[in-house]
Amino acid sequence: MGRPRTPLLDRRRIGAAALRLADEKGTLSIPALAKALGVAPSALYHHVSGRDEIISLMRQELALTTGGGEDWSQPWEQALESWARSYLSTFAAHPGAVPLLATAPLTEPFMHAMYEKVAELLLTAGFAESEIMPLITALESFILGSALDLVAPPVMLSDVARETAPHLSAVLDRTATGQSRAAYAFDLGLRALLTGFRDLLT
Amino acid sequence: MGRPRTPLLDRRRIGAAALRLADEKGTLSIPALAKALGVAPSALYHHVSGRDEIISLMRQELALTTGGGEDWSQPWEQALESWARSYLSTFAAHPGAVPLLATAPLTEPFMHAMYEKVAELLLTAGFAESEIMPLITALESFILGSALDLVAPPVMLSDVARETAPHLSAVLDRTATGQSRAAYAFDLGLRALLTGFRDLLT
DNA sequence: GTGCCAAACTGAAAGGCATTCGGTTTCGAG
DNA sequence: CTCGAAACCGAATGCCTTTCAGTTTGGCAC
Repeated sequence: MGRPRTPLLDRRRIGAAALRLADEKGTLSIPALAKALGVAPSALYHHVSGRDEIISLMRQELALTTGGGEDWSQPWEQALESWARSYLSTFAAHPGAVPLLATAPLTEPFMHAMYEKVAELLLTAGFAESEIMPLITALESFILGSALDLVAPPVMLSDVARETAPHLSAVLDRTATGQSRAAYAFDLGLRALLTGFRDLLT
Repeated sequence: MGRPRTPLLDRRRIGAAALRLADEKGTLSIPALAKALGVAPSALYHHVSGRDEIISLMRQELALTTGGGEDWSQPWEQALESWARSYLSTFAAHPGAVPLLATAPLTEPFMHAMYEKVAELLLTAGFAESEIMPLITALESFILGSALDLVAPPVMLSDVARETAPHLSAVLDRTATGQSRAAYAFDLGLRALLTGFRDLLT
């Protein structure tokens, strides 16, 4: 008992373990996290102020482990598209954690570098300064909503509803199920958004 | 004590009170909900199976109190746009409840009537059957993400970050603050999405 | 009208969670 | 070497969700 000879915890380890845990179990609790780290629950409070800060650390971990492989020298449409795709992939790689991460979105300082890159990209592309943040926000909202959709249970139509909703039935019969359903919706929406953005330049 | 002469609770009242409570306080707890209904916490379990079902009732209440005022005879672009706007308004009218409602999206049976209308609209407009659900899903993801953005704290740039992110700084200075910021982003994104959808028809 | 089961609520209690606090050992600066 | 601060543990607090036994009442069968 007492202080260990070498520290068992630091913020980085806490964030990584929390992300792993939430990803696997779908929820995050301090006792479970402490057990995963081989530590008493109260020990965590020497490194973070509370549960919310742990969730923030999860976002930082996400940004650290998956960010940065972008090629910003491409034409703006391709750069923006691949940014959006890798952004979604980051969420998709941690399905159980998405509900946790999505409800208190990404206003943290370490997002600044990413925003800076995108802002520069869109400025160079010729968009008006006043509409660049709205563009980024709109795209980010779409990505976040798609991430939630990705981890949501599929739409199921009961047999009785089938009779009162003929058009919906027909349409659902032509719709892919499982993971590709959400992925195709993201594809279609992303292309549509980019088409709409391009229109703003003319 | 004992059974009251006239029932104090039913599912409708529970959903309405839960929505009002979550909207005002930003969180939902069974004791608080029971107190608002003038009842002991355990009484709720005679009408619902647990907390999750209460949240489902909140969604039903939302659909009941705000749905249905759409004019589906307009041209498809206007009909779709006004559907999307009223969908977002529904969330915006209950900001405190959005995080609760958004994380387990709207796969419930009572959404079928709405989907049916939109599916019919897009079929008539000439979209391929196989891309109609993806279109609806993409639009819905954008709406849901925008609703979350609407209730999120605004992006704040610290003074130190200002020096390392010149483009972002410039862009943020030209961006509205407060509620209009999210609303304008939604406007821009919605128009862009519709432009992209229109492109699919040609 | 009477009997009786099911429905609607209360109160208490179990079990879990986030957080705080006092105690113990160890590190490291001076 | 001293001593304050750091890193952990264990216990305790107060909240939450959910369950269960107990009490009264409504309504249906007869």
